[in-house]
Amino acid sequence: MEAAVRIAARGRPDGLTGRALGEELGADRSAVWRHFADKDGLLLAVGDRLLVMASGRVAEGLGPRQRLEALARAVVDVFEAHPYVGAAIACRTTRGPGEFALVEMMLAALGELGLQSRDVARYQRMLADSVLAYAGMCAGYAVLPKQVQDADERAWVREYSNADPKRYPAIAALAPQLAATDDDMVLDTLLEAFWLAVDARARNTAIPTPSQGGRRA
Amino acid sequence: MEAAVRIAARGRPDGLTGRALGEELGADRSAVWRHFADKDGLLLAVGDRLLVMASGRVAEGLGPRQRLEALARAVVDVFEAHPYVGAAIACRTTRGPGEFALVEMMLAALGELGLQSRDVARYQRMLADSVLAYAGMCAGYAVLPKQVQDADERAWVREYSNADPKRYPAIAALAPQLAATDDDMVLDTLLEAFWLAVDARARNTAIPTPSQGGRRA
DNA sequence: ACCTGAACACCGTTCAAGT
DNA sequence: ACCTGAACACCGTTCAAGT
Repeated sequence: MEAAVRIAARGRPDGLTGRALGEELGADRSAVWRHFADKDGLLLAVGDRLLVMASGRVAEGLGPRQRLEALARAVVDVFEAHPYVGAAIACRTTRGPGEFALVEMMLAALGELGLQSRDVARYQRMLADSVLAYAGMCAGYAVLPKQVQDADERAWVREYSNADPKRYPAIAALAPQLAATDDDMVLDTLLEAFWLAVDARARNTAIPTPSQGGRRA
Repeated sequence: MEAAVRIAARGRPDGLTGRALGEELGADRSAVWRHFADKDGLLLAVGDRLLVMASGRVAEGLGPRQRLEALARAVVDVFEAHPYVGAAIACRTTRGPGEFALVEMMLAALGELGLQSRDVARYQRMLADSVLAYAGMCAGYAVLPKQVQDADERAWVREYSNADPKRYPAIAALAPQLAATDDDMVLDTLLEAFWLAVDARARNTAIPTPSQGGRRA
C-alpha cells in the first residue's frame, strides 16, 4: 500500500500499473495480484488511503464552516497530488475508513450549521459528490501530458478572446473576465455559493426551539 | 464521427477504441489514425459533439433559469449515454462549437438573472465545471461493469446503515436519510443550491441603476 | 504461503508497402 | 489520397511451475 501511494504520487506520466508496483517492491509484476483481487481492488484500497490522508489534514478545533472548507480543499489537493488514482476513483464508493471519516465529518459539520436532518443528508451528498467530482476532474487534467495541459489552458485565454461577437455575444463581452482566472477560483466560488445556499436554506427552515428536532408547534 | 458517436452510445462494456471504429466502418483499425492525429484528437472531436447534442436539447423560449437547468440535465444525460467518451472528456477543453455554445448559453442566462459581470464569469465557470465534473463522474460510473456498480450502490444502503454509532455518530443517526436517495437527487440539490446562491448574490450586489456597470454613487 | 515466468487478449502508435 | 498488414511497447489477467 505504501509503495502504491508512493507511485501514485509520482504524478503525471506514471500510472499505477502492476509493473510499476512490482518494480518498486523488487518483485515480478504478476505478484501484485496475489494481494489484490484485481486492478479495481488495488485502486479502491489506494483511493481510500487518499481519503484518509485528506481527512487527516483537517486541523483540530475548527468551526464547522472552516472544517468543511479545509476538507474540500484537502480532497482536491490530495487527488491532484495522486492524479492517476484520483481520476480513477472519484466515481467510486471505496467503502473504507477514509470514506466513512469524510462522510461523518461532513454530516456533523452541516448539522451544526442549522440545517434540518433531511437537508443535512441531501446537502452532504451533494457537497461530497461535487467535491469528489471536481477533484477527479482536476486529477484527470493533471494526468495529461504537459503539452496537452498547456494547449487546453491557452485556449481559455486565446480562443475565447477571439470569439466571433455576432455568434457569441456574451463570450465576446466577457472575454477579459473569462481569461482572468486562477486555479483556485472555481473551488473558491463553489464554496462561496455553497455557504450562501446553506445560509438561505437554514434561514428558511429554521426552528427556534433549542431542543433537537423540535416538533411543529 | 457518426460511427464514433454510435460506438460511444453502445455503453458500458464497449470503449471507443481504434479497433471498434475500424470494424464499424469496415476498415483496418489503423486507418483511423489517418483522420485523427491520435486518440486524444478523436476523443476531443467526439466529446465536442456530445456538447453540441446537449445544447441542442435545450428547448426554445425558456427563461434563463429553466434554460440553465435544461442544459445541466442534458449534459449529464448525454455523458451518461456515451459514458466512455464522457468520462474521458469531462476534464478537457474541447475548444469546439459545442463548448462555445454551452459557455455562451450559460453566460447569457446568468446575465439575465441580475448578476454583476464579474460574478457572471465566476459563476459560469463554477457551474460549467461543476456540471461537467458531475457528468464525468456519472459517466465514469456508467462505464463500470454492472456487478461493480451494484456493489457500490448496495454499500450506501447496507454498510452505512451498519456503521458503528460510537465511531460514526452522525452517520448512524442519519442512516435512513442517507439510504433514501434516488439518482436525480444530487443534481436536483446542486441546482437548488445554485439558485439560492445566485439569488443571494444578486440581492447583495444589485445596483438599481438601469445602465450597465453603474459606478459607485 | 508466496513468487516466477511465460502466455494470452487487448490497447495506441508507427511505418513500409500496396491501390 | 487512403488503406493494409505487420510490428512494437504497453496493459491486466491467468496459470503451471517453482521455492
